[in-house]
Amino acid sequence: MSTTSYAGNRERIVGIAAELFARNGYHGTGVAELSKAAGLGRGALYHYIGSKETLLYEISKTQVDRMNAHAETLLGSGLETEDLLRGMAKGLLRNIAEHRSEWAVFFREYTALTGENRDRVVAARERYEGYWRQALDRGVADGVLRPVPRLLVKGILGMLNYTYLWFEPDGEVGTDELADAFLDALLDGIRQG
Amino acid sequence: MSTTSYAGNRERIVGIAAELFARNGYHGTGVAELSKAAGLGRGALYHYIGSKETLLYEISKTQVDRMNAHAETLLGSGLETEDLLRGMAKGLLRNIAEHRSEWAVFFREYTALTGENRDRVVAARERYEGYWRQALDRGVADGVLRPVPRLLVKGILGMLNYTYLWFEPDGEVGTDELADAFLDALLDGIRQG
DNA sequence: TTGGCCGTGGACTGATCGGTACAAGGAGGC
DNA sequence: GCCTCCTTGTACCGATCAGTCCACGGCCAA
Repeated sequence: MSTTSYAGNRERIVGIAAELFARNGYHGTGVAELSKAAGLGRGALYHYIGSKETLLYEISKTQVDRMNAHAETLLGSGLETEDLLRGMAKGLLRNIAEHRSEWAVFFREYTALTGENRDRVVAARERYEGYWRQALDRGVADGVLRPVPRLLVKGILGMLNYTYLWFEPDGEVGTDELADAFLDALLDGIRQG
Repeated sequence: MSTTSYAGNRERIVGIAAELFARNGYHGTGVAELSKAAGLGRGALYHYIGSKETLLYEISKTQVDRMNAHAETLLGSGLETEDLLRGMAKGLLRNIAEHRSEWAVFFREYTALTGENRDRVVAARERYEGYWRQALDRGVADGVLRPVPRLLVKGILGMLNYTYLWFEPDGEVGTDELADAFLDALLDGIRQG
């Protein structure tokens, strides 16, 4: 069966690792714990993973790569500014909600990466920020947005990223709804009248 | 001299621990590393700290307590809504900028706390969120703000908290300026016209 | 000078760390 | 039946983990 194929097992292990790293931290999770959760001996586990750090790298990189691809698609699709911003926000929140453990690991534990692994994840993260900056710049150029301080990009991303900590996937507010609520506030403000 | 008093040494060690925990993670920092950085043997180190977790607890709790005290003062001072919000934001950003390591530890590593230590830190964090909710509710009651989804509080805090990751204390933008820029966007929106 | 005590370093504990080596198990092709 | 190769568990590596214990040193009071 496919779930016991090499690739399938690998994927399964990455998922388990994401949950454990999210719960107990990267350094706080031992390979023994990992292999037990995967139902494998330590030797068998290492048959699938190159190293513990590889797991961390893959967990982090996969998600941010996905968001970069999503942002590229939207930026290339000729959407009008407001729809572009709302679309990017929805894509991010949806992904975070679907992969909360992975994002928790990404945000909390990327500093545990070393050398090239770390560089690549940081670079990918910066690329994503650049896409948001592009979207805002385009809105300013179009006259849809007023000129806005560059650092606001960080604020917006903070607002969105932080959801990994508290969003409840089965709560009464869905990701699209939440993204719209955030963008309503951001576009038109919360001041009365 | 006072810097070599028991209390002084203790404080010094907490500060060093904050830096190391911020850089290498709580579980990623050994007591050996800690004692070396403090210029003490392991025995001497334990003369000052109860345990490694105590350090983590103190680093985290101190800062959030300080912010709670600050928020309580402002909420009790009869400030008008806009000034209240701007004041709370400035207080938070100032504190984050001044204690970046501590806040990094607080945000990333609080999950490493156990038992009561964790409960207390989580409770303090929730209390702080409650103060922001109060401030917004007051603004809505006054008619200064339009009714706003409850979850926006999380968004605002995300925007502000996230600064621990990127704010440059010696950069060209100061904390007050940044807080105002965030609140400008939040109060009046970034849409043109 | 003596006595007490705080501060200190380092040896030591048992457990766990990430990772490797290797031989046995098991299924499929011939 | 035999051979091969993927998968597996276990034993083992040196290093490090958090924390304890204790004896020595230096300082101060009497």
